[in-house]
Amino acid sequence: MAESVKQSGGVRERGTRKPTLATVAEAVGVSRTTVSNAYNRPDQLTPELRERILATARGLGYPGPDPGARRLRKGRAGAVGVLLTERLSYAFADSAAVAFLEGLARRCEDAAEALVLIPLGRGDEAASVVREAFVDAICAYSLPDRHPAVDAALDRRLPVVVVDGPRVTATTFVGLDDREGGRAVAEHLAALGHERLAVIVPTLVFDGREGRVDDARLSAASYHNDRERLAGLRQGLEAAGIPWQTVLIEERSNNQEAGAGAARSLLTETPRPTALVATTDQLALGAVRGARELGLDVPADLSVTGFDDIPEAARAQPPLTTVRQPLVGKGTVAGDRLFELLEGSEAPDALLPVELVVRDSTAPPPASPAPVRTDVRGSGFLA
Amino acid sequence: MAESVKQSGGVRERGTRKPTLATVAEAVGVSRTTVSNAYNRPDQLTPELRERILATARGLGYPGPDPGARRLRKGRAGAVGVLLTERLSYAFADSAAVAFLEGLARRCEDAAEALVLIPLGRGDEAASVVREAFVDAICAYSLPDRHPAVDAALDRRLPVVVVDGPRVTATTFVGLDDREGGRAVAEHLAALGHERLAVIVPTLVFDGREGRVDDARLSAASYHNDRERLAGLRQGLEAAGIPWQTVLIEERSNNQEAGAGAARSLLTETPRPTALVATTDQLALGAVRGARELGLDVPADLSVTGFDDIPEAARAQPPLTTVRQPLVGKGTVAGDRLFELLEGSEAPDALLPVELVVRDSTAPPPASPAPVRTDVRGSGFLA
DNA sequence: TTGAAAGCGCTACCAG
DNA sequence: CTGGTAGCGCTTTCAA
Repeated sequence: MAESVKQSGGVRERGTRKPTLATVAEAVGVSRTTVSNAYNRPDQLTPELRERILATARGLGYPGPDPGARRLRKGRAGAVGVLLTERLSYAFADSAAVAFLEGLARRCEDAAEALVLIPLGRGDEAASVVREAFVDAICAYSLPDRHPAVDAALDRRLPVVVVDGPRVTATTFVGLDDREGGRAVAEHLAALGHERLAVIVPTLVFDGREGRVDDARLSAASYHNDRERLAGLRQGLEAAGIPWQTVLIEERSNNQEAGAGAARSLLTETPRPTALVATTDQLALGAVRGARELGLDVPADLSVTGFDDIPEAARAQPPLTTVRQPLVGKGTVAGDRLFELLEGSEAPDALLPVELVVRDSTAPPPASPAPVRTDVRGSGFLA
Repeated sequence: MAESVKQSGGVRERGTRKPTLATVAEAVGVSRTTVSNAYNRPDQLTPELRERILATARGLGYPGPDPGARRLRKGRAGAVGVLLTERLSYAFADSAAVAFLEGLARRCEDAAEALVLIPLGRGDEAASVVREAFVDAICAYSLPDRHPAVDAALDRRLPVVVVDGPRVTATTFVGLDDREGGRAVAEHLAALGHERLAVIVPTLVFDGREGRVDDARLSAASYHNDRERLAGLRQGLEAAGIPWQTVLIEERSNNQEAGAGAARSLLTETPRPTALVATTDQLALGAVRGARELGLDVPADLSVTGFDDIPEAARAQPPLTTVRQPLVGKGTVAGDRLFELLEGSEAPDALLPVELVVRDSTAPPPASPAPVRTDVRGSGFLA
């Protein structure tokens, strides 16, 4: 082993082509098949011959069968692809996506398949990169409706598992009972006595707009699970006698700073909401900070709820009331489905359960609303 | 697009083989070359012909050139592989690894190359999976010395970038000035007046042993950066007149619970250490909790330091004094080197700077040591 | 502008 | 146990 390491750092012998199975076969004086067998079916030849072949191969600097060629021949890539957000790198900054990957990776290890992270460029690129990815199946994670990458995968006749969205026929769907989650939040807040609520949602439509959301925009939302969460929320609220029209909705990028900004905007409305429902924990965590900047105490002056139960939610101050979803579990189930599809067995859709986790960020509304500090802007946010 | 989606969900026409370039060529009545050109070199044929070819292909359900075949022909995989820990899924539970991946992913997107996560089984498997991975280059992240996967990659003559360790000739190294980091911690603590220190290190050798570490074990440590951090610490301590022999070292798995256990063990020694140096933030965060369980206040009764500056370090209570390393930056630099290697240009080693970040987990040692509660065990840890 | 020929490097099959 | 043959599906000369 040590020699080959040194070798590979050295100069490749001038003029010599990269050795292949044929090179080795010729050197040993056997056929290509036999050399192939030496690597892949040791029981098909005598140990001596095998050893002789392997030794010659080593001497020639033959690195073993070329994976590309073998895979072409076998018709299997030995890898599954995963489609994340537009910018692959964003996914790693998102706890929920990372947890999902952890689960998916677990199944890939079990199956000894590699996991290919496919970077999705914007627009047409997105489809072409999927067309060129060397994978046996595709897992699409939380993509907006009508994303061309999903169609591209389907065009290639690859088995596709869609997680969270979009819902597309001819794919296996793995998602959550988002609607139930929304409903649970509504019931919890209504039971505490809240009547004036506001909602913070992540980017609904990719047109760069942020701010207040009306019904039209809501129904044009690109993400399946956003629509579901909101629909559940509305159902629950209306069941409790709180008209949906009284609920303000603010749309922001899905990060904490944006969540804080949304809170600042919503909390200066009159009458001020007594509860902020964020449909992601990131936004909720930011909202708590935003409220604090305005001098409001959570939960005494304001209740805040999240969605997802990312690890940070439990550790936050105060610990966040949120809707737990099986983050890692979603990944393992997606992996299960992927490999079922690959084996040709049934891969039914999976709707994973959610659960309201009541922590300390929610409480009954204050008897009389606290005043809001007006001397703060977002500046000190990261301190 | 819509039709093809429906199609692919339907039954594949019985007996019909999967269409290839040749199928389409025959149907249109042109050569395979021309069909290939229709996809890859639109300028090589008339728009009309191209459109006719593409239309026929669509009609036949031809999904475009097969990536596997194209790649074999071109000799490029269009992907770089990354080797993480034994269990791929563990990596996603480790903030430092995730941040590294974020950086690496960023460069892969820029280059429009896929990122292949290669699951490393134990033992021989580790090498074989590397031998079979279809990638153009390999990035090995924080692997122990003499890991067979690195040799396997080198045997395949793939360009290799090693991050953190092991240091192997014929590879490009991207790492940190770990030694300087260790030294900085030592100086900081010595300057505060600490004299009795203990150290908590992650798994040094994979033999399942935990607990007190002697010099022999220390020098047998498998990870390059652990050795460096400790060497720097020793240097700094000795320069401050604190003999290395007085320093207790405890080895544990790299997670918070284990860190708490290490702290419980170390803090019941007599004389009790006034400062705990952990060589990872995970261990340090756990150590703080462990100390607290014993009724000790950090930093009043005990100082604790970490290493890495993962995001949680700043958010912890108290915020952790630690050595910051450019987590994401390490990933982008590794990516830069990888693509430089792929282009055949120079890819020099990179030693990234570290920086001591003093927060609130360190303070001068207490005038008189507080008593330790003896009625607690690790049970309530996760509460 | 188009096409025929020649592989990329490998493994499945079947005969010996 | 060994070897010849026949591709996997594509792209790249080079000639027409």
